[in-house]
Amino acid sequence: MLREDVTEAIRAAVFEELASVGYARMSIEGIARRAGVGKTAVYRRWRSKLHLVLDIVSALAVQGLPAPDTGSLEDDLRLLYEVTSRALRHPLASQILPDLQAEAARNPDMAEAVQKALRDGQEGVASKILVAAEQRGEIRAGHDDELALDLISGPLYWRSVVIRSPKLPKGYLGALARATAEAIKAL
Amino acid sequence: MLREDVTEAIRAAVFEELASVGYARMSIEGIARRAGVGKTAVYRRWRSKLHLVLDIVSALAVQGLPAPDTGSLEDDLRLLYEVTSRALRHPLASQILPDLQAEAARNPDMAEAVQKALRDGQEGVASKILVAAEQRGEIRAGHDDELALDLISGPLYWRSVVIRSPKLPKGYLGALARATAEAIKAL
DNA sequence: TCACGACGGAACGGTCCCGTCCCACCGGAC
DNA sequence: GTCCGGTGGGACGGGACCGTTCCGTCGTGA
Repeated sequence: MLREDVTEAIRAAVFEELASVGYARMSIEGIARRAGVGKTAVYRRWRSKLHLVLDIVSALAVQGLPAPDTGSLEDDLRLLYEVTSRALRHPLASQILPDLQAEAARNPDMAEAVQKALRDGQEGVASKILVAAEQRGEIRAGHDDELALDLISGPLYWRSVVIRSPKLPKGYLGALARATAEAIKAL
Repeated sequence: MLREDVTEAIRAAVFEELASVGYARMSIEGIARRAGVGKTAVYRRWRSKLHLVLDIVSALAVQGLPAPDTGSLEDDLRLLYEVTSRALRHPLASQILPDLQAEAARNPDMAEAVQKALRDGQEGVASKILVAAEQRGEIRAGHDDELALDLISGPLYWRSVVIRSPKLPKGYLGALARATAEAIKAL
């Protein structure tokens, strides 16, 4: 019964509001205003701001990304970094991510949704890359998998989101992939 | 003329408010309430919430931490990680950090203050460790220093703040230091 | 002893948002 | 052609803060 175009307009407005003012400052009124929609239309679909955002974040998690499989750990990492780096360059992502993360530090439901989204995205791909390298015998089995995941995901996130470096120097991703592959092989 | 104990009570209240509700939701009224102080006392010292928080964050940046100097890159990193890890275990830090970071994504002044605090803290120590290792000939000169800094700081931040792992398995920091040292030597 | 200034507290008008309710409208199903 | 339900819009009482202003109190330095 609910009109799908209205629903979609609301979803889009949430993304924009999230990016421009953040979760805490975001209001239902503001979302409806930006979507060109009555508050009623929003409340008819979601009970609260939290439900609304949780629903959207959870929807993001569903998209299972294909893992690269070049036959070499370093090249797999390189490809992963290029995809991730391009995603993080979007202002939408780099504004929203730390915001959701800050909210997750306070709200267990939000934390669960964000972690699930991470696991299905970045961490999932990284994990597949690791398993492939292990089967290939390129890295040792039995090491701390979580540590390896941290080594893979940490540096680029730190650089892009924490340090907030506007753009990466040429050759950065390649050098990062090489260094990370070395680190994991040394585990 | 302003009473120092009142000023200190306000500063402490800001930390607590920041940790419990976050920057965006934090209000001057709430701070004054928690500090057991009139709003007047706050406005007499700072013009706005932003000035207040910027002042406090900037004050944090001043504390120059001593860099470890064991004569080995891996051991230096290990010590750095132990200090950092202990700091991040404090709920205060791990709640406030992502929050300030999210705010920094929207406010250039906040971004500058946070980056300065980082540079004077974590990044500063890491940088000194790198220079020492370079002089020792343990790592090559002329590589991308910023990449090395990302390799050092990224993984532990990712694990502690993003993944929000409650506690690290035994031996994690040691293995991380070893792997990171390998990665940097491979640059 | 006295004056000054910072203090906590309370109130001000104003703004924004909450969640609910009611309205007139309109498009699709029957 | 007539309903019916979602729609945008607007109004609602209530609540939280804003930043300012005014109190009466209290400590301190002259």
